[in-house]
Amino acid sequence: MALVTTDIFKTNLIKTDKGISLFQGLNEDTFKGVLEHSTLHDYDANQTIIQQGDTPSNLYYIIEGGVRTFRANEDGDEATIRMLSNGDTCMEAVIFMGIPSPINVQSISESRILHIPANYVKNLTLKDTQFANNLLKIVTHHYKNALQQIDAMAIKSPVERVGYYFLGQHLEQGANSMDFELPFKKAIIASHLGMTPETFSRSLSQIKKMGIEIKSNKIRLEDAFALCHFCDLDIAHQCTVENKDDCPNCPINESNKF
Amino acid sequence: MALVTTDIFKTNLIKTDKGISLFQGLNEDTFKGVLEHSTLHDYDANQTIIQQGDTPSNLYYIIEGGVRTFRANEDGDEATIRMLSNGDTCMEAVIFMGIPSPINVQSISESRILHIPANYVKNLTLKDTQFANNLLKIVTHHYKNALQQIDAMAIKSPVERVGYYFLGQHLEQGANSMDFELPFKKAIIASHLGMTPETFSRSLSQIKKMGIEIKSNKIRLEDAFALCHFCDLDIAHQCTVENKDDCPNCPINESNKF
DNA sequence: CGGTTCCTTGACGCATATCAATCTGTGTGG
DNA sequence: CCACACAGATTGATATGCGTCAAGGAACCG
Repeated sequence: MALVTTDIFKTNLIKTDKGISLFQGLNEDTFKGVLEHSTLHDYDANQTIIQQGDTPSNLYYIIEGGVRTFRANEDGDEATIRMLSNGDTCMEAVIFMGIPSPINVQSISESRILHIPANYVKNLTLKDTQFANNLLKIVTHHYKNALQQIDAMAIKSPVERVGYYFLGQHLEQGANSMDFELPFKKAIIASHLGMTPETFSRSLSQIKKMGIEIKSNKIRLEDAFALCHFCDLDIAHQCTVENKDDCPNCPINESNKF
Repeated sequence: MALVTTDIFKTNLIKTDKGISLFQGLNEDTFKGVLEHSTLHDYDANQTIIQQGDTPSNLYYIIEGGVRTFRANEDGDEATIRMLSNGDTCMEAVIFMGIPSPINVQSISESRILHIPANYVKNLTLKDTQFANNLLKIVTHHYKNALQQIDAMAIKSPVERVGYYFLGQHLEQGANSMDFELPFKKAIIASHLGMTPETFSRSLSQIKKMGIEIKSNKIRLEDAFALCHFCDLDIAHQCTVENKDDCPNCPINESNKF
């Protein structure tokens, strides 16, 4: 546990949960109030932070490190829901469910995490509409991702799921670069995509044949539209590739309709 | 389209979205304001209300009828996300995503639906913390269901998914009755559970061997704990069976640990 | 009745999980 | 600097569970 100051956020506040910040638009005093009631904790890799069934007593803000949320059954099978890194938050939704945590939270690398007490968050939500609206945006964002995960597992093949994930990473890491990296271990990504590491690996071999170079966790596209075959309306909307109109597969490009 | 009065809600306000109401705790004037800005619409069965890619312009409140939300791909494959009936709402989350709708909404029977303009909802959320908190509760509730759906498809067998769904329905329709009904057509439930109607049907044959009678859409349990084998921590928490402590499988019953 | 929609049952093939072996990279200690 | 250990990733062989396709039955409604 360590002293919490606003300094910690000097860098992190810029990139928070893919553009959506818990603290966005809050006045200075409110923000300081949050920090004063929070505590900082360090975790080793592979530590359990929250177990299914635990009472959710904090909202977690990842200052630095890697964390995943997942569900497990008695047999030890696991379904990875989210993988988080710097600036992401978790348990924001669970706090408002009013039930024991339906998910596990586990560090996947050394991590420094801010614990914000759940009660403080709930009270603030009742007093501060800006904060309530920030939470609403974050939760709906997670919900959207959950919907995509559901439809991926229900109606997409493993190769399509991997391609879709790649496309998302590609856009997130800079749509105009031909290179991006896998930010997590392959086995964890595989679990997130609802397949075994073996199937993930075999899907990679397929993808390689489609103009995509894969060396360890480094991916290089041989041409700008190599992944566009995996695009859908959701992701097309967030696509920021410069010459988007030339895309042969873009679902929002009129010329590709029907 | 028809005149909207508070009369419509005299009955419905009691049962709204499984205990969580959009209008809960709102003062009379706010509630009336919502209704004054809303319009009432009637739909036949199998009409499209919203398509993937549409701009979400309303929040929908099901006065009467049945509706489903689902995602589809170009090939016509579908993943059913939610099935709604009287008192349920949809698009509450999508409105706050700030993107084209990631889901389709379709009536599955004749329905009367209240359209509440998205802009009005968004403005109200910024002015009224009670309303914002109601929305937050509803969205987190949907998110929880989405998480369960993900883990069901990732780590449960078809039979387990059906059993889990049955258990949920059993509790929802009165935990102390031995009888309950399937509130939707089997093909739709199958899609919601990520399987084909054929597999759903074969799963039913399995379930019948486990002390559960199935006649058309009527289910009868031969003993009170027949479905407990499918229980988990999530659902155990909402279990209201009288002699719960006697349950041989209850995961929150200490004697069953390990 | 006859027609339609929904559900069930059967036969079959394929895709993905499983199990097992090998390979690759990385860090550690001699 | 090499040898070794270990984790992660890949590859291969096999089996099986679910989807697919096709036919038959059941319930509902005119």
